[in-house]
Amino acid sequence: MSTRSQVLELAILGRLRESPVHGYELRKHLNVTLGAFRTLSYGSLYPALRSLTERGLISAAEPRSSALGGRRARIVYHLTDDGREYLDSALASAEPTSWEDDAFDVRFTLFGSTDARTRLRILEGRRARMVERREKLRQSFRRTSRRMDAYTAELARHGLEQVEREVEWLEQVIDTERGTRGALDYGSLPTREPRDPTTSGDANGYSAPDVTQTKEQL
Amino acid sequence: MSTRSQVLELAILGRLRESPVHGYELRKHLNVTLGAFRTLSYGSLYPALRSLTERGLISAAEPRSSALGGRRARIVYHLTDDGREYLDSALASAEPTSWEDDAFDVRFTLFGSTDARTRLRILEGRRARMVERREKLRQSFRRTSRRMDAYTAELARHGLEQVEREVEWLEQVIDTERGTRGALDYGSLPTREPRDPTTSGDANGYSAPDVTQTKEQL
DNA sequence: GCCTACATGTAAATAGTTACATGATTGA
DNA sequence: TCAATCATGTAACTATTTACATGTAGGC
Repeated sequence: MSTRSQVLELAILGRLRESPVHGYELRKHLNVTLGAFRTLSYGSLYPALRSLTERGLISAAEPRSSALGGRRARIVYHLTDDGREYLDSALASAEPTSWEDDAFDVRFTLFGSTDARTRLRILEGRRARMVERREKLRQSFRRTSRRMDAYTAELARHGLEQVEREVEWLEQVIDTERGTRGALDYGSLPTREPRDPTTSGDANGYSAPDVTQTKEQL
Repeated sequence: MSTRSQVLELAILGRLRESPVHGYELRKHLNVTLGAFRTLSYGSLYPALRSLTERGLISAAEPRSSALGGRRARIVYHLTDDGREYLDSALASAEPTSWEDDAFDVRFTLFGSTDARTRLRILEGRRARMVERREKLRQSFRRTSRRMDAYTAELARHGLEQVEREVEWLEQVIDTERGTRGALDYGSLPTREPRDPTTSGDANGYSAPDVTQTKEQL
């Protein structure tokens, strides 16, 4: 059982691996990267930070107020050695909880700090899960579609389609992982409708960024 | 705020409009049609049924046990007049809560009992919501994509694509709605007898699918 | 002068799940 | 006979959100 708060903890530790941050900014970051729309409330974030601090995985640094002017003192959190150790072992695991709905996104986001074999195992686990879901949907759709009214059927069809696309996406990512064996280039992933390259130019064509160096440490 | 339980209530009443059912089967039905994967637990369902009963919107009929053999007595719930009235007014509304994530699916499922104008307003509200989300994602993607590592960016790109497809789907449904003005034809899908387009406003013209009958065969 | 964004936290309320209690029937 | 499915329910627990409390700084 990957409780939501465990996933949140992982996300926090993962972000803290990059650099220390304070709560307010952490929240903004998490709202952008994960969830996309799931809004992380302070009522979840701050208790999580406290819990992690109590367990010695992170540590709070009250900064010398000055320098930035008179803003309310920000409490900057950073990973402790224990925290880094804990995070590394968490990132090396590839159990079913890693490809559960919520957890998967977080794990994927942290693939930059995950070794290639673990990445592949998680991706394959996720794919198996999605295929399973797809089959279940297909079956229940075939069995019941003529007893459904048109709207219910259309919604089911659309839901099925979304899952099918999820599987296709995973397949492409897995292929890329297998092909490149570490050097990541997602610019080569086919986009559904080739977008106008003049807009935001490099949006699709980044060559492997700093990920490689982080990964090399493993 | 469409609380989850309010959405659940709507789904229950909507299903009961078709025909009376008992709790166990209601759960199965809701697990198939909505959610697709969100598992509705008894701990949610039965309290909801009790609450609806207490408010007089549904009523529980303890069936004469006989006839079916010795199974544990099933409690069959059916809509009361008050319940039908309440449901009808709920189905006639098209407020923002109708196109919130969870609520939308339920409302869409019940489009068969919703008049054409309300359907369109809900669909357009939903589309606006999705477009808004898409724009937010695009912006935050463009702003931050070069500061992200490849995996985070790829996940964001994929998320954006899913939302784009959602918008496209809505657009198609809206077109179909506009074109047919009541008679629904979602293409190759097995549909019941096409509705008479002249009776606008009340579109629930299908004969009730019989769920209880199959049980009797056992 | 007011609103928004920055910034941290807590208490109370609410929502939701899991585990349990109970028990019959069917099929392997 | 053992597991699975049918069938209803509750109590305890866990999780999550909302509202509140507090205060600064900068732009309009």
